[in-house]
Amino acid sequence: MNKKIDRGQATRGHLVAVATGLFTEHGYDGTSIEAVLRTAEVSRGALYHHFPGKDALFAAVLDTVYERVEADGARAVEGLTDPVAALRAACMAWIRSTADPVVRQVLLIDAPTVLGWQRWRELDEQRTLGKIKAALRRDGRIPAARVDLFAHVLLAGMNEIAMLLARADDHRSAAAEAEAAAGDLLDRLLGA
Amino acid sequence: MNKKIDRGQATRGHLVAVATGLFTEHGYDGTSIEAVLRTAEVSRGALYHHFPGKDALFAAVLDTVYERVEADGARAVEGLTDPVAALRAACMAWIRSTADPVVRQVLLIDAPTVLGWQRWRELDEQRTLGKIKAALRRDGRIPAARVDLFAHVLLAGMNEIAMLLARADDHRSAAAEAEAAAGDLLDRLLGA
DNA sequence: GTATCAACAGACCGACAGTCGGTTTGTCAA
DNA sequence: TTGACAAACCGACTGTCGGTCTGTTGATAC
Repeated sequence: MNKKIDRGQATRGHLVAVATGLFTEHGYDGTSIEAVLRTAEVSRGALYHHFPGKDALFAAVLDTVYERVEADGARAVEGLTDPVAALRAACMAWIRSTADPVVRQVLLIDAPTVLGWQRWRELDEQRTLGKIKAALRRDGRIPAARVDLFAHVLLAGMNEIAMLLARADDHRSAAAEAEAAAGDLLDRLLGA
Repeated sequence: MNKKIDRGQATRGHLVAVATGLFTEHGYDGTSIEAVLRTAEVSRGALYHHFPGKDALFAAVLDTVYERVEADGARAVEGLTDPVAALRAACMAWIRSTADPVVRQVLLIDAPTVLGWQRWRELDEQRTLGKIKAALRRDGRIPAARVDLFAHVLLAGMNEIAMLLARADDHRSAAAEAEAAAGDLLDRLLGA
């Protein structure tokens, strides 16, 4: 049971890779299953053997994208002990990671739609929101009862900055401005 | 040319009303044109005579919803001269208006998807973002160069709070908490 | 009366996501 | 070696949906 499993995993991985490209270029709605099948040179049956539906394929793509972003974030935070310093570094890493068009299209634009706001935030809860809340709690400058709400607002604010940055004509200068603004925002929220 | 025009306007209005109900209950994707036609007892030809497509029908629905929300906001701001006081009042009105399921589904959930983030923010720009920016500029506590970005973040933050509130089990207490948090957020952003 | 045109009617079309009965192929026990 | 088994794969087919197209109707203008 090795050649079989390997082949299956290879097909699955190939589909995810191809779908990542198409989803990024044309968006979720603009990418037909047909197009994925043609590009990947895989049959309909094979795709539906590995994924129960189009949204499941998207979820698999999302997973790989999320993991990359998370890894970038983890690297940025490495060695930082102060919760606010870590939070700040993570925010900057997040803003920087939106330079990647995959992150913009898949993570920022399509994910909330395809998954629905609720599931989207649940995913964020597991991945990043939880860490933000922990940092805010450790820091203590936000009243405990308000940590949850402020964490959401902070996340939403960072996403908004990221979206604005993603639309900017001059990415370099916009990125600098975005990072400065994000820092300012954090300072103000935490009452520095 | 009066009976004819009246009849047309009546059909159009009826379609918007029916579509508003269905979009609210089942969302944009979950509402088929078929369903709208059946419920409204209007023919396909009639609908496509008044609207070039499904998204145009949605845009018409969105317009009426937006106008209601805007009217609520205008009423809340009435008589207030201090820009920050007006901003605060408008935020509270906005949070309160999400008690309406139409606002939640059509305005918060579906609109960004159907219109796309860009057009969605352009609409917001005309309707509310412009006013937020004006208020922040008049107040002056946010550096002029950063007003645009902060206005976006403020709007996104309020939307996030609204979404959280919309999902809450106990709406009454959650609303009180949400308004307190929104006030706190404003204070911190403006460095009060 | 008749020409005109907005309003409406509904058969029809192509695209698409998803299904289903079958076929191939690697694995493993006897 | 072989035969049972199951994972992997195949592709014709289906139902639904948004949108189009060729009319028909009835109020209005002349």
